[in-house]
Amino acid sequence: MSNGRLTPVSGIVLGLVKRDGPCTPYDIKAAVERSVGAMWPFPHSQIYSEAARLAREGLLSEEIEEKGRRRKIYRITQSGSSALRRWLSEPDDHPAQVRSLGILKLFFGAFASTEDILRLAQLQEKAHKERLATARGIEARIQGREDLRFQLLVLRAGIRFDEAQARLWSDLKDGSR
Amino acid sequence: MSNGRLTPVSGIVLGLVKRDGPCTPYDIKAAVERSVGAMWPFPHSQIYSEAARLAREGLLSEEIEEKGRRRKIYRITQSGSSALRRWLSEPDDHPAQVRSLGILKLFFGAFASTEDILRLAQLQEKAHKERLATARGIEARIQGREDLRFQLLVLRAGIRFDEAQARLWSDLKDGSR
DNA sequence: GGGTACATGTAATCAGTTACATGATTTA
DNA sequence: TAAATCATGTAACTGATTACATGTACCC
Repeated sequence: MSNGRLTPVSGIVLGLVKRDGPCTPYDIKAAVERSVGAMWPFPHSQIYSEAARLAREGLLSEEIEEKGRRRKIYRITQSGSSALRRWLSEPDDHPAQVRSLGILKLFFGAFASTEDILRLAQLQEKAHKERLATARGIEARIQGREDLRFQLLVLRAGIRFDEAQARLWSDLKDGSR
Repeated sequence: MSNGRLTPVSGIVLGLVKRDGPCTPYDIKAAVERSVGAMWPFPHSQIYSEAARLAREGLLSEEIEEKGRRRKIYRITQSGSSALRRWLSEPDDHPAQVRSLGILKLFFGAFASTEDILRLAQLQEKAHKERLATARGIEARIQGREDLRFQLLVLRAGIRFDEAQARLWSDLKDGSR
């Protein structure tokens, strides 16, 4: 907004442009998918509006390609960098939320049929195992890279989470026999 | 919405009214706090608008107290019950999201100062340990209750999650010495 | 009877989603 | 050159948040 506060999505966009250098919206979209997309997904349309907003506030600079498709290229500005640093330094005492429609529905499992629960468990286990597979692939690629130390930490936390989730749904299936 | 689909918050409100019987908005608010509030928080104002919406669509019935403060009392209707069942039976193949500003900022830790990270770790560890304490209290109260079997499952998943998070932040503090 | 916590709501705003639309590149 | 995929955006809508406002009950 026109005041100084950054939303989580602002932080993500700003942070990724800072990390990756000059970016088109599409580059940002791809970077989101490869990084925080699993924990904080949002539609690509928001990248366009968010980047435009950040540019309006002077946190990103916007350059338009001369030739070809005249895409917009964003760079982080001085004031963008300090806004990012300020955002990162704001303390957060709210614990993490686990947003899962699956778990929400499991909570109300008493009102659902056993078949529905089992199907849910099936799908959820599969989804978490798939995400695990890609995360482990990324882990193999980036481990040891000291410059990506924090990204690796977050990735590994996600891996442990997906393992726990996959186990939860798998146990649920076994338990109902 | 005027079409039939339920948002997560619709499902929560409908499910809790189904579970607890006739409710005022405040009762619902309290029930959310004691149940899914940790994983799917939302402001109390939304309960008023959501319940009104569900009543407009005939999924809840709305009665106004005759005496005293003329509060609204909601009950689930036949069609509310079947909408809930339908919602529960819709398959969900999207894996859970971990929405945490703390982890998000940790991801960009390379652009923050060590002190900021340590303070963040401190606050996050504390927040998760507090939530753990209340969750364990609830666990002690409801374990063994066969009618709350699913709620207990979800609660325990949450406990394991908070343990993992507390450990993550605690390790981070140790690791940086 | 005055303060404090509990309880109930409304209004305005905005972030985020959905749906649509189309241009540019690659590949078969 | 047609199809498919990659890339780029806009418009409309609405769920969700913030901020405000006030009423009621209890307790000191």
